[in-house]
Amino acid sequence: MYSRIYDSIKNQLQEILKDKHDITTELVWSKPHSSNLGDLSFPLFNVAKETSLTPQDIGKELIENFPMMSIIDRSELKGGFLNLFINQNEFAKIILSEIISLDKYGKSNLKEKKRIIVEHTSANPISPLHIGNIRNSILGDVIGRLYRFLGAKVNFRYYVNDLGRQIAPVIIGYFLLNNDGIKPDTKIDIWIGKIYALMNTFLEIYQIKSEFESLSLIPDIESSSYELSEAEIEYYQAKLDTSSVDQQQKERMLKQLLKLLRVQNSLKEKLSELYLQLKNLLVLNVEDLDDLANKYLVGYLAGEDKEMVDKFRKVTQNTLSGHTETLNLYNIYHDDFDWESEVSWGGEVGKILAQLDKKEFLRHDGQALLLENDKIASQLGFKEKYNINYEIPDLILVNSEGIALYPCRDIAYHLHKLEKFNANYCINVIGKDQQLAQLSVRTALYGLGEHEKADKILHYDYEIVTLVGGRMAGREFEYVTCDELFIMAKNEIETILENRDYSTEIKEDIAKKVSISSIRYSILKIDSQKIVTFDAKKAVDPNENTGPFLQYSYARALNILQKAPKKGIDADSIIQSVKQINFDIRKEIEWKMISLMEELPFVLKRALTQLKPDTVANYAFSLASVFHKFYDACPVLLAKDKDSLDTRIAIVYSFTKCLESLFEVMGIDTLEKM
RNA sequence: GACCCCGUAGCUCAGUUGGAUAGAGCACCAGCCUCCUAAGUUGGGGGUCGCGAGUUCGAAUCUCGUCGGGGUCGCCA
Repeated sequence: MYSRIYDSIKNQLQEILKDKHDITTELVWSKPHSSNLGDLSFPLFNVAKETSLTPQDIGKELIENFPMMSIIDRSELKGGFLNLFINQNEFAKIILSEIISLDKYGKSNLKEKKRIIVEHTSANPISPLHIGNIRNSILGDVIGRLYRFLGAKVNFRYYVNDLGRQIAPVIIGYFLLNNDGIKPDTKIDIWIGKIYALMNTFLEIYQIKSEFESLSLIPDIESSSYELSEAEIEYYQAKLDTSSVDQQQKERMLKQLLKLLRVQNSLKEKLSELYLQLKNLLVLNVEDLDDLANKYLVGYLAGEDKEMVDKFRKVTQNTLSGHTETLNLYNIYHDDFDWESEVSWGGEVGKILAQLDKKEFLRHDGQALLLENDKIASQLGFKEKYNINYEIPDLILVNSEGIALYPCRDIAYHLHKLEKFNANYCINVIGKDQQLAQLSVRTALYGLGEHEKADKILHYDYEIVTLVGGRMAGREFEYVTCDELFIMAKNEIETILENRDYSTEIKEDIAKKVSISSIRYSILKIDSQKIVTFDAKKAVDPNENTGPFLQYSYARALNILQKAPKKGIDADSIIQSVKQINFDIRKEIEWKMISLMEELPFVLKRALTQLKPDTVANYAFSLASVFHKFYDACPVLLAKDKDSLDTRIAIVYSFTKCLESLFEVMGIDTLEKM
């Protein structure tokens, strides 16, 4: 609960206590549950304890001494609490005048803007965005929007992870199809996502078969290297049983076989035509997919083979164009894209490793290099600073083949990321499972002597989104894409719109905006630390979602203001001269509206300092909910007299201003009608 | 074994520096459009806040322990 007015009352009371008793205990106030306990309430127990007086005595003293302000009607002592009853009309005048006079209520316009980088989405650039990715995007987007609304200059960055091992097979598959004249039959990123799922499965099948081959287990069954049959599985299973392979490996291989069979069959069913085309092309053109994929990746990593670079870029750029299209549909925009490959080509990684090694922060194990997190953190004050009192595990930076892994490039990237935008802070929206990797980026920067930079980096972590059946797996084509989700939501909304008397264009606009708000809100409202189990039916049901509820409250409010002239009411001039209004609050729900609207700026500030965008969503819901109740209980245009009419018009208009601010932060579109 | 997160109504979740009688939505039951858009609203039932201690005038909230679920912890990104 937040209130500037209540805070100032608190401060006055605090002054009295300081004068009389030299008290250090901080007074706190809260809004009582029931209106007959007043509008704000101070528990006096702690103060009583420090003065060794009773709460009653302290209360009496406070009542006797504080200057009666016009904002307070009366006071009451009850059960150790000092309860104050507010002059609600006075309060309304102050707050509503303020809301109405401001361009955007709750917005900060600082002259010297903080510069903030928000890195978000950074999805696998070989498959379309799915519901798991969009949680990242929406959280990142809203955090950035919050910063911007509260006066920061925000730079949205997308880090393109284009050096993953899983990418090379996709490139191979993409160009096999392309050269064979097979064209994409869907949106490009979805097309590439299909190739990814197929190629990855073909590769894994190839690999497990090679593994059996190396054990001299070769079934006498006609088959390709890229396909598994039931008969082969039976053969492998039987042979494994009698082989000398150790138990653990047996189990692993068997498990992998069964998984691959399941995935293969499911892909065969889902992507039947493409499955066959790609498999046949592989059989014809590629003898050893594993080897070829490695050659591709090595070629791209070096960055010198122009043709190879073009191939990788073509595919990943295509995917990204699909991502961008989807993100824009969801009201999400990036300013810059950073390529992991460019970090690699920059040659920074080698220097960083050398430097860390020189300072003896790397542990060698054969060719492998491990970052000694705990050593760095203990020696350089990192643990004290971040209050870590356990042993931080090492992180592997270079594998035993001497290949630098992802975290190396992440360290190099962060070394320059802040400079690229001259940022005060950098927020990385990255899943919770990356906790150690993200922590290691900062310890590594400490190890390099870049304390200041490390301290500017914040890992904003969030929990995964799971499907009802299990995790989402891009490799298995097991996901609901954001595009699909949007269509599903839109269809639901369109059935509601059927009996509305709007033009097709307007219906289309409403359906789009409501769908997006519905999805955005449903993700936003959940605490980032909670695992979301995604249920498509619920996600798409307008009755379950609050996005439409918010937009509807806005449309209703606007409708009142628009209808006013027809009833001979000049709403505009009432609003213009809000300071002249003789406020007359008659119902508790009117007071609730006003008291809740006062909290908005504080809700936003707190959401930012705590990085909890869900609190904005939940506040918006409370406000809209109170408005709907107000709407039913308090007819505005039929108000019985001028004072009541003016009061209610001011409330309705202020409410629209509140929602406009909240919508801007949440990335939800306003609608004039629904 | 170490560390991080979660556990509140049948389901999904709020619950703010510890405050008075723990709240919504969905689902279920019963109402409200001659009145600003019923994507709304009114009422009802439904709770051992995982469990156990501790601190406190006061604990869903803080501390410790414990149970259950998820995640991370040397060769994925």
